[in-house]
Amino acid sequence: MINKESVKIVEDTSVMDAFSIDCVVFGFDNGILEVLLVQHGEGISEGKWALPGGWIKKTESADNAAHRLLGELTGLDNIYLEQLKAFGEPDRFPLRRVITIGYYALLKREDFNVKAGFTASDAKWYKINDIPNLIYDHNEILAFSIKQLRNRVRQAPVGFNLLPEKFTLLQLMHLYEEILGIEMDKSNFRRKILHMKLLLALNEKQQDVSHRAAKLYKFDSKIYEKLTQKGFNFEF
Amino acid sequence: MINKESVKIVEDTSVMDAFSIDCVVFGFDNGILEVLLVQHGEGISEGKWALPGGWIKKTESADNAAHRLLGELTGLDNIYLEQLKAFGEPDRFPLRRVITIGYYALLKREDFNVKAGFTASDAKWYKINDIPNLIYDHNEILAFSIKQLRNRVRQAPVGFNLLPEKFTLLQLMHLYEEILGIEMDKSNFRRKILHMKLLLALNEKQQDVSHRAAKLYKFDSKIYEKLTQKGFNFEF
DNA sequence: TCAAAAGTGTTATGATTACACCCATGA
DNA sequence: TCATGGGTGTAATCATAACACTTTTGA
Repeated sequence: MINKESVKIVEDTSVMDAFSIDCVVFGFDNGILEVLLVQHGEGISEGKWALPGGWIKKTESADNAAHRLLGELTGLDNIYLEQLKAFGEPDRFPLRRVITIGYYALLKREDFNVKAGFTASDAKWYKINDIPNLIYDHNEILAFSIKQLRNRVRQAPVGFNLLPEKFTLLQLMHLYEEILGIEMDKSNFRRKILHMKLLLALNEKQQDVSHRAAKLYKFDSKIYEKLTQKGFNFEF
Repeated sequence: MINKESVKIVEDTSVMDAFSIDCVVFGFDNGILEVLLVQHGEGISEGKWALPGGWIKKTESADNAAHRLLGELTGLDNIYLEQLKAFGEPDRFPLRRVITIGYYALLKREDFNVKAGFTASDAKWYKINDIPNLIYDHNEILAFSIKQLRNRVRQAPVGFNLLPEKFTLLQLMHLYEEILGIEMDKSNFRRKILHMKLLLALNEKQQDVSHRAAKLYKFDSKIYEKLTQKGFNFEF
């Protein structure tokens, strides 16, 4: 009883509806860690807030799908992205069985402000401690992503993806404080981070600040490569 | 052109063929870290070695599917299991698009030897450094699982799942040495692990060893709970 | 001259490393 | 008695935490 038509339907359905991507996009602005949420415009969850996401195309990998979807949302194409895991509760999606692959992304707010804005008209940044009720299991995915970010940030210098190219040591410290939810000692942080020799000191200072201008640093990925080879960690 | 029949096919196909589970099962025997592989008995990859796995049923979560599949293979129902991530390259599976969710499991070899054996007739333990070519992307999944295990073992006491209930400090140290691929100092390991107060010293000693019998310890999960609350780590 | 952040220095404490050494036991 | 692993002790070094303090700069 299977004709060509039904076989075609089989393929489309299994590809288009069965796997989805959901993405937790982190940004860091004014010392605050935020997440980019979108408002659902159609269907049963109209008006509710959700993680940005979409369907995986038949010919693309999950990673590529996540990059594509984020590109469509933000206009950026070199976003730092890592898979969290698959979320596969049978009833997580009300209409049918959909397994979603969660990702988290780290982006520089300055880049986002330049590139997006008009494309992402239904998107809004929410403070990490001020997240509304999200559709489906998106609150769970978000909670998992924060746990994961806290872990990763202490093992590898992924946090740099949230900062501008050039940053001060105090900005970096505030980033760690905000992500990990702890307070740090300026002097000790300085000694520790400089001792790692992961930062490139620039011959530049902050401009237009109403206090003593701080030296600017830059994250040197070549130095990082060398350090990851022989293993290191970022405990604070 | 869609009749009932084709809709039914749609559902079955999307559920039964689209998501799979693959599991890296670790065991620790005689100081050697091993992985349980199975031989494919049918289809195009007959005779080749593979990670144990299978399909997710429509009504079960991914985690449950992994537990069920491992139960069928080993006869054990309380195996320590963690999801690795989803593997979603479009061409990873030759016949059609299948996204697999990778898991890793840690089990006590003594339990396995008692319970399995006859059910797992096509299964074989392979040393970590002696893995054959596996089907599809299973070598990649395996490599990822080892990376993940090395990470996890330094953050949480998951390694205990590979040891017998009662173990000596040296056995525990050898487990870490084998997983992390490093050499450790007996005396320093002792001080460090005992200082964590994670182990319960038993009033028992090894039996039937041809050297001075060592004190046996046991991992106390109640103490672990307390420690995870306030955060700790296992760096060596 | 004051606030605000940049940046330096100091000291006590504890962890880590690299050892040397003695102990108990079965073969 | 010897090999094998069990178990203790120690001294040098290094990292960390908690401070106090000085510097620079715009408002």
